[in-house]
Amino acid sequence: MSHTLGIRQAQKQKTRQALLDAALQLLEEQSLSSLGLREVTRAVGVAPTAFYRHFDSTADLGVALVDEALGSLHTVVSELLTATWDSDERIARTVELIAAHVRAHPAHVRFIARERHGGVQRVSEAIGAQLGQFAEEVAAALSHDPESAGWTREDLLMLAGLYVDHMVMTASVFLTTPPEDFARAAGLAERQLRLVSLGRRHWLDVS
Amino acid sequence: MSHTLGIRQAQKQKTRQALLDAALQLLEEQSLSSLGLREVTRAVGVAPTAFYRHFDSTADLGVALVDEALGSLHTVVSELLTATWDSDERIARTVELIAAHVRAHPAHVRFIARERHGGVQRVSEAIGAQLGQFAEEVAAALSHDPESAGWTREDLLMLAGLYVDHMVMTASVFLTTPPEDFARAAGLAERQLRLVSLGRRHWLDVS
DNA sequence: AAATACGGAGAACAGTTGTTAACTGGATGA
DNA sequence: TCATCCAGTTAACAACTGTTCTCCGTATTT
Repeated sequence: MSHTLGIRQAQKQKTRQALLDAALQLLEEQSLSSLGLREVTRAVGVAPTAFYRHFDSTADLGVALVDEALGSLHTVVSELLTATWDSDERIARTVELIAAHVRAHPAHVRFIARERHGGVQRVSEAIGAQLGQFAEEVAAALSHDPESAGWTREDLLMLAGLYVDHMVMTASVFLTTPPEDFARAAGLAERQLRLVSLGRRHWLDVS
Repeated sequence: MSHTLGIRQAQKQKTRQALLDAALQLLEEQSLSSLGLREVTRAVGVAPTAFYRHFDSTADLGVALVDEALGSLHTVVSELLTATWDSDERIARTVELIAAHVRAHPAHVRFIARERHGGVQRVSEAIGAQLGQFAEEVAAALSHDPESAGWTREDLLMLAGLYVDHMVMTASVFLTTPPEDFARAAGLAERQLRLVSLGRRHWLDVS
């Protein structure tokens, strides 16, 4: 359906991606609200005015980065949802997947963690919306699990939110953990997940 | 022990506090890494150079803000630790205390949530260190609870970390929740805490 | 082959930034 | 009372910012 796009549009997308990449790198040591458009174009080696051919503002670029970063995360979440929940091996595998994702895309993870509560409204809203959607997908997957029998939709969403928040939290912990402590951090995350799973298993117990 | 400090030091502390207050207000709509020193002095109505009499840089000011913000939070945590954990009324009271704190100091809460993973290293490190200390205090309090019999120190810290992270998370949720949805948000946080408490209660069960 | 569309360059603008140096005037301590 | 201290001021600096307008060269379309 998509014929090979002309050399013109190709070049455009190429510089656009270069701008996104440069911005992502610059954002490793600062927040989006202090990122200047000239700073980005300088890093790419392009005139400042060229920026406007692709984005209205750095906030606009930020929203594009959200899509890019959470798009790749979406892949990870989908993988996790294809399998049954709650066994210990499953938990270990989940944490391992998160760690692998952080290793593969550290800048993306840092960007999401940083701008989730950051100073640019449109961007933090975009992140919140996408994470909320993740939670809904997780809740939907959870509802197909036999262990979720008797759960209200509200409670399923509550649990899903806990899982999503824990995922982001764990990813950001991995970011600031030196490699020699990776195992310790992974073990911690696994035990936390195990505790939540225990709570889930006894959620409907009569007190 | 502290004699009434001279009118000179008094004035100094007064402007220093004015700088902190102005900065905190400006930070409601941006991140610390984009906060300019002139911006702050302008808001206070003082010459830009006066800034240097109090702080080396805006990063320095940020660290001072961390102490101020987490100092007031320390009060809240202490209150929570004076009582036994885990009963449903206790959970409700905990969430209510968090909500009250957010109502009383919204700017402080926003600052902590925003800069916890923010672009100024010294500040995010300071926040991380203080939250880690909170977790240790919580773990110490938990260890005095009969329900913690048989728990390793490592597992207690794991649980305490979960509680602290959930507290920060809940506070930041309250920040972005319109007043009419306060009850819903509170109910959600309570159910999450209840699930964690259930997991805690069954942590040592034989599987 | 000619006309158009368009990504990018260049120059200029008014306004901002952090930092320096030398200065002022009132509180402080002998 | 007089010399000292020091929080805050004034002025100036080079460097930087976002944005506008005008222009260029080439891929695209007719």
